[in-house]
Order: sequence, then C-alpha cells, then structure tokens
Amino acid sequence: MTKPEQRHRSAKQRLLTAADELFYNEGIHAVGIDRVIAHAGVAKGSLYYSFAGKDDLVREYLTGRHGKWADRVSAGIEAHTDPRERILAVYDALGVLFAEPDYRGCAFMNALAEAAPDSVEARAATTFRAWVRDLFLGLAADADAADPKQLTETLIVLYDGAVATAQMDKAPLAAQTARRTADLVLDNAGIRARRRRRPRG
Amino acid sequence: MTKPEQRHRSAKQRLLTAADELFYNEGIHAVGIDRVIAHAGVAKGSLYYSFAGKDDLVREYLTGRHGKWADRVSAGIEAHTDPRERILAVYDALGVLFAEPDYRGCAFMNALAEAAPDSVEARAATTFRAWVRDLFLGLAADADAADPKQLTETLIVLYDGAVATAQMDKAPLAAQTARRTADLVLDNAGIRARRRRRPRG
DNA sequence: CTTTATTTAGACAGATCCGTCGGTTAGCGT
DNA sequence: ACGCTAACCGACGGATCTGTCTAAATAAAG
Repeated sequence: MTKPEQRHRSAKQRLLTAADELFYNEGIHAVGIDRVIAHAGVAKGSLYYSFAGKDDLVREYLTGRHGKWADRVSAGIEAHTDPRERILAVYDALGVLFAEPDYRGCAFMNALAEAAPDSVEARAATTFRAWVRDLFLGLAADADAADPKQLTETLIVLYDGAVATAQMDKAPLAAQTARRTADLVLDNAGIRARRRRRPRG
Repeated sequence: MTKPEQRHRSAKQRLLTAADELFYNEGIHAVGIDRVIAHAGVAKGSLYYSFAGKDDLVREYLTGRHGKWADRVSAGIEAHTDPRERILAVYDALGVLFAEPDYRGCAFMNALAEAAPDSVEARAATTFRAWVRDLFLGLAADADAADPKQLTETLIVLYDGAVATAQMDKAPLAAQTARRTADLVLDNAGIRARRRRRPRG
C-alpha cells in the first residue's frame, strides 16, 4: 500500500481539490468530469479508480465543505464562554467567510438549486441543515432561552439571510447586518451576557 | 399580426409555460431543450423560430418570474396604507408564496447558483435584486426611518433569510419568523403605526 | 386567392457528457 | 531480481446537448 503522500499529492486528493474549486465556483452541472481531470492534471481512469462516479465525487466535495465549515464555526464559538457571544460568534464567522475574494454563497444552497429531489446533493444538504439546526438549538439552550425552538428559527433565518444576501448582492457586510439583528433578537429574548466560568481562576 | 390566442395557445406561449415549469422545478442546466419542446408539445423548429436560443428562452423565463412576483408583492403592499404594515406586507406575500405546494425557492437565487458571472441568469438576477432593494428603500423612506439604508439592509437580510430557509428546510413558516423579526426591527427603529390618510373621509 | 407568417417533423452536425476498457507504471514484499 | 498489486493512464463508445437545415403543412392576412 502506498503512503497517502509521496512527492506529489495523490490523484484522489488532487481530484478532490480540483472538484472543490470547480464545482463551487461554476456549479456542479456546469462542470464536466473532463474539466475536473484536466484541472487536477490526472487521467480519466484515475477518477474512476478513486471514485465510483461523478456522484461520488460530488458527495465527497460536499462532505468536505461541511466538515471544513463546521470546524471553522466551532473554533469561532469556542473562543468565547459567554453563551450570548457564542451565538453571535456564528455571524462573525460568516463575516470572515464573506470577506474571502472567491466567496460564491453556500455550497449546499447552490447544490440544492440544481439538484433532483433524491440526489446526492439533496441528501448532503439535508445533513448540513440538520447540523445548522442542532448547532443553534444547542447554543439557544445553553443561553437559557425561554423558547429555544423559536429563537433557533429566528437565528437560522438571519443566518440564511446573511448568506443569501452576501451572495446575491456581493455584500459581505450582510454578516454584520445579521449580527446586529441577532443582537436585538437576543435582547428581546431576555438573554444577557454572563460568564459560565472564568478562564483560569 | 396574429391575435395572442386562437383555439390553442401559440407555440411561443406554450414554450414559455413549459420552460417556466421545467426550469424552475429542475434547474436550468438540468433541463435540455428537448425536454422543453416535448413538454410544450411543439416542434424543435418552433423554439428557434420564436427564440434566438436557449439563453433567450431562459431570459424570458426569468423576466416573467420577475414580473409576476413584482405584481404580487405590489398588490400585497397596496392593500395597506400604514407605512409600517406596507413593509410587513412583503413578508405576508412571502408566506403565501411559500405555502404553494411546488415552491422551490427563489428562481433568481437558483439560477445564479448555476450561472456563469456574465450570463443571462446573472444579469436577470442583478435586475431583480435592484428591484428588491429599491422596493424596501422606498418603503423605508415612506415610513420615515431615521436611517433608511440600514433599515433596508436588515429587511433584505430578513427577506432573503425567509426565502432560503423556506427552501432548504421546506419550512413555509419561515415567512412568519421573518415577519415577527421585522416587526421587532421596526419597533427598534422607532417606526410606529400611523395612517397617511383615511380611506374615505 | 395570393402572400406571408407560423408551425411541424425529422435528419444532421459538432460538441460535450459520463463511463468503460485494456494497458502501463510504480511501489512493495520476498 | 521477481512477481504481485495498487495506482495511474489515455483512447474509445454511447448518450445527450444545442443549434441548423430542409421540405412541407397549416393558419392568418391582404
């Protein structure tokens, strides 16, 4: 068995990187596998050696996006201890994301826009959305919200609104707008700043 | 010149209806012109007689969506005289839209998700977004908002959030969540109910 | 009726799509 | 060195895509 890295990255990894760039920037249907293998610099046979087909490549592209974003959001949240600030940290993470020069919206929203009801894209989007919901639900519960479900609905609408506005209007500042509104919503829900525990003593 | 209706609708109109259904429900790239002409029940030659190409058909599909939605929103707004309720009427219109059984998100967001930067889809989306912005900007000014631009940004994020959440989570109630939050935002902006003039005296 | 506009059916071309296949290279154990 | 096998390669095939074209039928208009 070969080690996962020799001098050059493996064909599978190069394919994954190329697929991520092309699928995200131009859309899944718009990019054929010929474009992917050309951009990765590998042969077509290598794609079907490492992946069952285009759907499989799409699936790994989306799960990769899910994992990377979940890691970034989690890191942003865990930089704070105050439950209120932990909620707002999600919108701060969006602000950093939107500022990236090649931001082109939510990969799952875009994938779902061109996907069939029972496709790989639809399944990946469902998984992603369950993660989003559970994320806010946990944060709302930690903040002792009176109605965690309703607060979650509102926070999700603000999250999605920031994402969609930033994409359609090329407006990275939509994250700040969403954050400011979330702040107001938290005020209205009676959630105030408090420390769970001091960082060190 | 032929009248717009004879016994059967013209080939152009049938193509437009078929394109609207198929493009919206399955995505633009996913639907070939063969599918469109089959669904319309016309010959391929009729498509290229009435339209310059697929792009032209896509363009008319999107401008049609724009016009119909603008009419619905305007009708909803003009049913109210109070500037505050005129703003909230937009979210009520979204609620009605989301309740339709075949709702599949914003046609322009979906089109943009699979479109190239300078495509017909991108241009139609830009036009649509300018309309959305001007709509809220006018409503915010009519309500004597202290900062109409900032209020508009917030209302747009809530609008987009309702649309995106409703699509991704199949949650028609996202419109109510957005409306409730908009209500809070308007309170916070110091915008109170007032009549411009009595309906009759 | 004559003329023009619209529609039809289908074959065709060129490009691109996804996927398969047989053959080649490279790393590893023995 | 030898054999084995994972890893990789590029040509090929069938399907589908958009768009063109021909030739004729139908409908509308003058």
